[in-house]
Amino acid sequence: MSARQGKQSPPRPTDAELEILRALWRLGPSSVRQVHEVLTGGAKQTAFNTTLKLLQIMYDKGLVHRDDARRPHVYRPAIPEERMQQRLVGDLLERAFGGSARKLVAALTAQDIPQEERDEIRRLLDEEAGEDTP
Amino acid sequence: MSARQGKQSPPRPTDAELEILRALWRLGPSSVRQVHEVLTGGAKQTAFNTTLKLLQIMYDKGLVHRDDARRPHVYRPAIPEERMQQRLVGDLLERAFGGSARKLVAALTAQDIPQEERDEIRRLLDEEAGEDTP
DNA sequence: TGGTAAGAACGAAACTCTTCGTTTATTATT
DNA sequence: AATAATAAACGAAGAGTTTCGTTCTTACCA
Repeated sequence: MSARQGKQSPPRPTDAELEILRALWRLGPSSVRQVHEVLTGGAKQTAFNTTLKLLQIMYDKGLVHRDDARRPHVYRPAIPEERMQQRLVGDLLERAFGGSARKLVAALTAQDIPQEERDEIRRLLDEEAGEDTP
Repeated sequence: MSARQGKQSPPRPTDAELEILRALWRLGPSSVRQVHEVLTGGAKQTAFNTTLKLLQIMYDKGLVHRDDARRPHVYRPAIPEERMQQRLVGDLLERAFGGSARKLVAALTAQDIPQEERDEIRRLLDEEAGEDTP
């Protein structure tokens, strides 16, 4: 039997778990095999059982939901991608930047980001600012 | 004897390690005791030996440097705060956002950030954009 | 319906992380 | 110099992560 997963706030996913979540967000509800195929499509080279075990652990943690009525069990993310991304950013914001969003953006702009995307981001922030002051 | 630490690129610090690094960036070169005092000043309640062990491991990993000529050994961060922050953001950018800085900013603006800081960030980006096109 | 193939569960190995007790070494004090 | 105090090293326990081989279950089909 598996441990409980009654948490309404699943924990931060590990690196391997996040990779699986990303596959699930992209694919939608999927079997272990489908997820595994996608993962091994990249550089990863792991056994089917590894993906299965990870998903079982993630289920225990509440990171994914599972439909075990269907025969190849169908897994799906417990929370949408955007919400998890917000959680991860908020987490890093506290852990590494002491809550300073300004410093985080400074660290972000130091990355190699195409000019077009930089413009998009500026536009995005300007629009958001405009909404607040009608 | 300790393991090698000949890496010119230390690995991503764990949560506990990052907390220690933050103390070191703030304090500058410090003894284990100084770091420990700062850590236990907060909610953390750990033994001196725990901090010592962490720092020894971080030394092995190349996350900190050490002056063991001085008697209470003096530790200091191996790389400056800003550079580590850039690394961590770049890492999250890839792992959670597939490299999309736009989505990362979207996730960031969903956080609870004071209006004043939002303005600062917008200004910061606008200035940066101005520099690129003189 | 009995055999086979696919999937799920189990268990464990190897590793990392965090913790701290115990032991050894070094410095300071009488 | 002897003793006390402080620091460093050692080692190990307990939890968590990632890996996969082995076994059990279920569905399919000839």
